[in-house]
Amino acid sequence: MGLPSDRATGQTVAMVRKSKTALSRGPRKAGPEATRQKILDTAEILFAERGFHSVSVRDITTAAGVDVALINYHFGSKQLLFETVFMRRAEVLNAERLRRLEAAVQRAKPRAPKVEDIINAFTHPLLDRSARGGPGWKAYFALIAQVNNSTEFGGLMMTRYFDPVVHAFIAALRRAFPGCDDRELYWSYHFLSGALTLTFAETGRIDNLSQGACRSNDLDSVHQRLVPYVAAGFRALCSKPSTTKSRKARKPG
Amino acid sequence: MGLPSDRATGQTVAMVRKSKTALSRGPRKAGPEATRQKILDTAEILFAERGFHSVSVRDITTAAGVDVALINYHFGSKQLLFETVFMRRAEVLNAERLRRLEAAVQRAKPRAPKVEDIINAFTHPLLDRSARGGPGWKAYFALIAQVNNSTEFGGLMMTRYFDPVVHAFIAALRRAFPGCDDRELYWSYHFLSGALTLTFAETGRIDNLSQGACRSNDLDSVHQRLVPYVAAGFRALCSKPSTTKSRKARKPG
DNA sequence: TGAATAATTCAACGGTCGATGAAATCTAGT
DNA sequence: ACTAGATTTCATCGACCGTTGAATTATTCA
Repeated sequence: MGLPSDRATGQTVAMVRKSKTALSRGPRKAGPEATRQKILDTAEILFAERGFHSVSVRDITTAAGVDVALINYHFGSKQLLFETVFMRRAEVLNAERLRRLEAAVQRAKPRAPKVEDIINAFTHPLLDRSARGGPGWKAYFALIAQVNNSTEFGGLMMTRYFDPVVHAFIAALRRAFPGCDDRELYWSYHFLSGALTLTFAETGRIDNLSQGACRSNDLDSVHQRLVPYVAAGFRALCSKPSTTKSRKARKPG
Repeated sequence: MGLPSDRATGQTVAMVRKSKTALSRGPRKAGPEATRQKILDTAEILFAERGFHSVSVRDITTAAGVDVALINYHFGSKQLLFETVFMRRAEVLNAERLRRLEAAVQRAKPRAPKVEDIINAFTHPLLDRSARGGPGWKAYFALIAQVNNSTEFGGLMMTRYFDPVVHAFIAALRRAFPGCDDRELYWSYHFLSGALTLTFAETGRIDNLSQGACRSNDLDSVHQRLVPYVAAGFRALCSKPSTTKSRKARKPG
């Protein structure tokens, strides 16, 4: 079930200026591509551990064992390095999520898939890699957790890279809950997103709270519970009420 | 339903060194306590907007209209200022949450309160203040959202200041789900915490996603849905199964 | 092999960071 | 009013920030 190492795409700033070498030849010795990857891997971990602003370019280059100037040479700036880290793994994730969603749809035809299956297609590609994809993937999701709960520039990248696949899932859920008001679907997704995001962070807070009964890094246990929990939440909000009951009348508090 | 302004407690570093004036006299003109509060209010907003590391002490003192040295004079350091901001509003929150929980327990006696009532006692004091407590409270919860999803030093303060009240709620939920495995309760709380936390952040991402159908800052709408959503999730995980069904057999993915 | 270009190294730029010691101002108690 | 202490101001410290131009080395291609 384990996943192999990363597959990196993306363009070097140096490549854009003039490219001829790195792409056209095989991985001979070490080369600039190795440097690029080493910087990306190191930055990914440090950004995930301490956040964008509390990691300096010298922290990264020192840990990676390369010169300070190479970040600006290969990526243009610290911020562009961050964006490269962010998008590097996004595509492969989105591809598998959509593939799994499509598979669930085909499997259930001509009916709509079960809510659990839709949610699982959405969460499994992420949680499985965080659990078994190696430290790079683990760091990446910790990064996502930080970005998702902030209003900083990273948030724009969340929408840019992940919203399309979210729309696909909302569409599938809409078919699973015919007649449901869209707002119920969106808010239900919002809660799912929050629960999933906090899981990625692996803060260890639940470990203390439960005195060891739960472990933040046991993502299989979390996933096993997240799916039915969220599915029940979706059904509570999105199931078409048989009678027109006034939802607005019930105010909490 | 609106809430009055903050009530601030906490000790000035200067007070600790030698205190005589500020505490014993009434609010004469402006005084050092006004300076302290102005710094706290400003720091709260800036930290919430941009995070701890991307806000400088000069950003804070400039925005507050005071000298740079006053942060170190009144709070000792930038980090201690942050901790003061963090704990300033924690006590009043915890007090009301426990009060509401106790009220729900008394109301339901001799039975356990409904899950919805327990969850509401947990969430309402927070969401109500974020919605109607003024910009200070709003900023505070945005700060909580950042801290809760990171492993930085702020995380320790989360456990220190909020875990006691969480334990009280877990205990109440345990009585509502007799025979339930504790791990189900803790993970269910974990999902609640994530959903609540992302709501505080008010990233506006759901606004884009839903093309305006949902608004991040409409916290009443969120709350109205959060409670039944989470209650359904709790019931899905924590309701005592009538037969001993092997939960471990069902693996997602 | 020699010329051209890519990649890396080195040194340094101007700015900003958090923090602090000393001086100045204000306030409280007598 | 005088003094002691609390508060504020001011100037500045050393350290680190992201970035860059120039020099150097490595690689590619004719």
